Amino acid sequence: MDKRRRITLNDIARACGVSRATVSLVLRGSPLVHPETRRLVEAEMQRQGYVYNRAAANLRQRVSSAVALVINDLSNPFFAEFAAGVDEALGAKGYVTLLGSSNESPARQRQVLGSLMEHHPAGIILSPAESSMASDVALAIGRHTPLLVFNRQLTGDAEPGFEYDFLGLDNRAGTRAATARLIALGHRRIAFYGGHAGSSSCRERRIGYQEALREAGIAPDERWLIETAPTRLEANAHADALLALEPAPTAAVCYNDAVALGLMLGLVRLGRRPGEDFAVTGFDDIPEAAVGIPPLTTVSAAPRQRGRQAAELLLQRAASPSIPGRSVIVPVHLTERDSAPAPAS
Amino acid sequence: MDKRRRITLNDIARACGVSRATVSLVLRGSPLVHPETRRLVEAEMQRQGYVYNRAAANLRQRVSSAVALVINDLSNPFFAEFAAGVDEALGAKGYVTLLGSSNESPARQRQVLGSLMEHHPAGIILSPAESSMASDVALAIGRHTPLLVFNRQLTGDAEPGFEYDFLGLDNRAGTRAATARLIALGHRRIAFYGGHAGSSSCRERRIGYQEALREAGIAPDERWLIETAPTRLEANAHADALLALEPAPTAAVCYNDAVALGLMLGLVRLGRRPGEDFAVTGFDDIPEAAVGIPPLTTVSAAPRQRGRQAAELLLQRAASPSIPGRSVIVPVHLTERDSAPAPAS
DNA sequence: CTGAAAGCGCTTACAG
DNA sequence: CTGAAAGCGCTTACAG
Repeated sequence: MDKRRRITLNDIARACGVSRATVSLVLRGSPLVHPETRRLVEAEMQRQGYVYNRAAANLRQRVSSAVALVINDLSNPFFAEFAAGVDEALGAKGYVTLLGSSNESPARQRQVLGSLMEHHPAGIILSPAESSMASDVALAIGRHTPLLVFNRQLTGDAEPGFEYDFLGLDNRAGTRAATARLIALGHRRIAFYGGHAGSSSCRERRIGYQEALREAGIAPDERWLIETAPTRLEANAHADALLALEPAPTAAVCYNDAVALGLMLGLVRLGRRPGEDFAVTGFDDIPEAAVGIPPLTTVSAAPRQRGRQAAELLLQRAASPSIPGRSVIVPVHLTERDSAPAPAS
Repeated sequence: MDKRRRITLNDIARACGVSRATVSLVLRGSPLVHPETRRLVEAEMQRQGYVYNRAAANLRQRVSSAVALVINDLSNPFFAEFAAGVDEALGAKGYVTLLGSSNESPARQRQVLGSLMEHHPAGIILSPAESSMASDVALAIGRHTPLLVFNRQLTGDAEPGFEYDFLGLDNRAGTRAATARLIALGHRRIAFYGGHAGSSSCRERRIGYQEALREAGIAPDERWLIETAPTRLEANAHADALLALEPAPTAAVCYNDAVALGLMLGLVRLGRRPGEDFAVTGFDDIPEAAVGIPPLTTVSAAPRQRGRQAAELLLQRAASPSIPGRSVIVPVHLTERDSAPAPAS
């Protein structure tokens, strides 16, 4: 750190010939202090380049002005947008964001949570790594820090008394709408491509897909469920598994946009033309979905707005910790673009 | 906040019948304390669920364990990856990341910096909003907090005494290599597409491009310089300006990958086939460059590694503030994929 | 409207 | 090896 002593309240008080308490009142805009005194003090702070030490104030007041945000995968634009939304809303409310990224590793996530807890945040927003255990999270953050979990449910049960809010997307309705639309276009053999069946969001999205099939009188075929890690790279690599089916599907409902974009590239690599002779839908509506080639038909989840919403929910809970754990499921809607045409005659 | 009193060092000390000082020594693994006492204290901390209050410790020690990271555009994967790299490296060194995002607004940036300064970070990593003034930044953070600026130079001069480190890419060499490659493939009419001429990175990239043209005996045409905001959306919208030129260029060196991906979509919209009858190159090598359609020939900058590097540089300076402002320019290299073929005969 | 004193949860010399 | 006291930079009653 820098050697020079920092300017403190004391310096200002001494220079102005008033007490620390008076300067403190000026700082927080109290009406108690005489306008003339206020002007004097403010000028002196300006002159000396005083900068408030919020950590010291928070210590005394026993409050926190920080919220921890732990993200599983910042390189996925869906989560990057979410993070931007969280930070925006927290900043507007005077909170600062403590960032942590787990890179989808539950071990790293535990470590990151532990380190963030030492800063006694007012709350935690967690977009969990795949297959994070509720009991691990409970252990890391204890039962007194408000927690909001985003997007994926924690697996397993924590001890009773560990409560948290949940903000998720209506996964089932989303894939159901996408699948129904494909059926309406004339598709009959529709795969569900990508994601890990273990994750709550993947499970829910598969259910919506199967519901739409059954509703149309189509028997879901087990082999139409193809697992891949939820990344572009993995989705690209497994495209051949989809085309190897006999008879091959004519359409794929994908776990998310990253998977859909990867699959489309894989299809091109294998000589197919997604958007012309094969239909693909995504989930999330990340910014590049609209400007892909072809533009992606997908389920829109507005990640930046979700981030703002997550921040609101968390701060509400921090303000009244007595409310029991809530679960907010956000409606989503299908955005049609060009990647999902009718089946090639 | 929660009503219940937090467990403190005092509680542990009292429960164990030792002094606070002893518990403090246990906490920091001092060899001075008797092994038996240590075991006792540790067991008690476990039992009561004690969590260290790093803010209080930092206050007493007059140090900071936080570094502020201010990002201009988290929805650009280049910067999201950079942020992930910074957080990773800082976490490994025991620092926590204070996140702020400016959304490319200098006003918002000033506000965010001011709020982060109140947390007295050990240093600041700033990826500046477009056309941020050095004097504004100097005003917001003062002259005693180590600063590392990433990617873009600050415009204008600050008062003397305001020093900072700079980490940037070798922009000139990057676009020069891309342009030279296009020329080698047989292109003669090559545009420079996208970016704002006011930004230092755009200026440098244009220079590299013009150098390569001149070296090949091609006179750069003013009209080949087309400005757009550095986003997918804007790049897409202005594609017609490129094709309207007479005679039309056969290739475009783009300001960055976001612009290149947007331009390619715009070209498709206008009936062209990038990668077949038009050559496009990017800059950054964001993850989706490799899996675009066609895969993008681009200049690789390895943003996540740059993030780790930025964290290292900043912590070095924080450790020895006496070193004068350094400027580290990272070499980049051309990654050839399919988006830049030879000109259509 | 302003000041003197105590305290937030830690660490740091200084004794012993 | 352990304890008593002072202090980091603030805020909070309590007097006046």
